[in-house]
Amino acid sequence: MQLKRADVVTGALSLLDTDGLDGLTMRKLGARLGVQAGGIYWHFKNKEALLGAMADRIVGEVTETPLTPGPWDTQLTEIAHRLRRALLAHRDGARVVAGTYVVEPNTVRGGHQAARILTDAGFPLDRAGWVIFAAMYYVLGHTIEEQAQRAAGDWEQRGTDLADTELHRVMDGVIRADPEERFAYGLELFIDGVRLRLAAAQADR
Amino acid sequence: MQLKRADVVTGALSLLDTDGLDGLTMRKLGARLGVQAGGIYWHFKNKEALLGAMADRIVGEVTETPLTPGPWDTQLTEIAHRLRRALLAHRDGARVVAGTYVVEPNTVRGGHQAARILTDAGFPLDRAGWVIFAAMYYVLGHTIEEQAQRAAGDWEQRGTDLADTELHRVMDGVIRADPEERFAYGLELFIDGVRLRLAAAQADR
DNA sequence: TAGCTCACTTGAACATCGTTCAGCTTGAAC
DNA sequence: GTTCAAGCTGAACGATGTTCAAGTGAGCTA
Repeated sequence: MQLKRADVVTGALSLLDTDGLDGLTMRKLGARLGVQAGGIYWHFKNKEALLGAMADRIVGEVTETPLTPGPWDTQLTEIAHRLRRALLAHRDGARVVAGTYVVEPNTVRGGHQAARILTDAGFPLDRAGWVIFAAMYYVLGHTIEEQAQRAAGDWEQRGTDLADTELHRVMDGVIRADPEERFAYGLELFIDGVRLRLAAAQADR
Repeated sequence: MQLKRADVVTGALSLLDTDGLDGLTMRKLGARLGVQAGGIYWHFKNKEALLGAMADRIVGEVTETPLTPGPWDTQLTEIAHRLRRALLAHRDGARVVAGTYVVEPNTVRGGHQAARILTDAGFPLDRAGWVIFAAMYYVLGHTIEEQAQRAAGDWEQRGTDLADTELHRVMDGVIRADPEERFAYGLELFIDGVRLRLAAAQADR
């Protein structure tokens, strides 16, 4: 049984989960697939292309199951949470997706679907795209850092010399908070802003 | 004249500007500094530590000149714009900073300064940190993509098969827009959300 | 069944990368 | 003028992404 393009992506994601993005080498991937490293290049032009396909697979999870009908704000919130979960589903998933960004089919499709929710709610078409991309930046940034819990350890060992200062309390409040709650909070800030603009736009006509 | 730690950072940033993050190798940096590659390891434990120092230097630009006094929202907006400009000031600057994230002294200092603006305005301390980090994610995400104009080219060559569709108009509106205007728009959405929360918090007492 | 074709894989090589380290140099302190 | 450590050399090591001529083997055709 020979390898198919999709099999390579599946194997790469499995290797990503066990070894992380830095441990994802062509030789190790080849070994997992029962193939020499060079053989992968028949399926993908280079590693970047493979990472792009992996990113697309990860993001594809978001648009897989249809959204439950409802008002635009809960739908948008749901999409954002789905994206976060999809990124968290694989080790270093956020970094993989952020490294390639846009243009992969599933990213474009998801972005379009999200933009449509806004335009259906009466949001102007051109600004809808801006909103969606801005939200995507937030989700990616938040999840990248969420997956680099390394920061927490770094902070611990520095916290000693300024314990009980205001700075220390602020940083602690960020690092020790429940990531999901923190994520939801920032997202709501954003959506509140959108709601304001939407109300203003509807008042204009 | 021997090298100082700061000289290495300066040389590395200069090499970053000409060759980009992928072209930033220890050997090339050594050549620019008139030193063998191995010599750099006397000043920095490894490349990651050097990148951390570079990130700190880049971010340091933000807190260099004091903020003009004024209401919290214009001050926060100013900080965000300063951060974006600081990241844009060096090629791949956003990627460098995003790769190390937090904990560098200047990042912590800047984050604290920004949080202070919020608490002075009456925002609760613990949520202030959340807001600042959320905003930072947005700025970093936006600027990373801004510096990867590659996306624009990729989109061009794919746009042909779906010209004049709604999807195409949305993506075009994002990619062809003035980056600064788009950045300011997303930032305002966010700050509007903060304003709402602040008003609610003040109504509570 | 024999042969052919082409999708797929091998195996070895190449350039380049980050990193290490024993030893050399050099500037300043005594 | 000696000492000594900070700063650097030069060569090596292992690992990485990538290339490519040569091999392999299913599955179609005659």
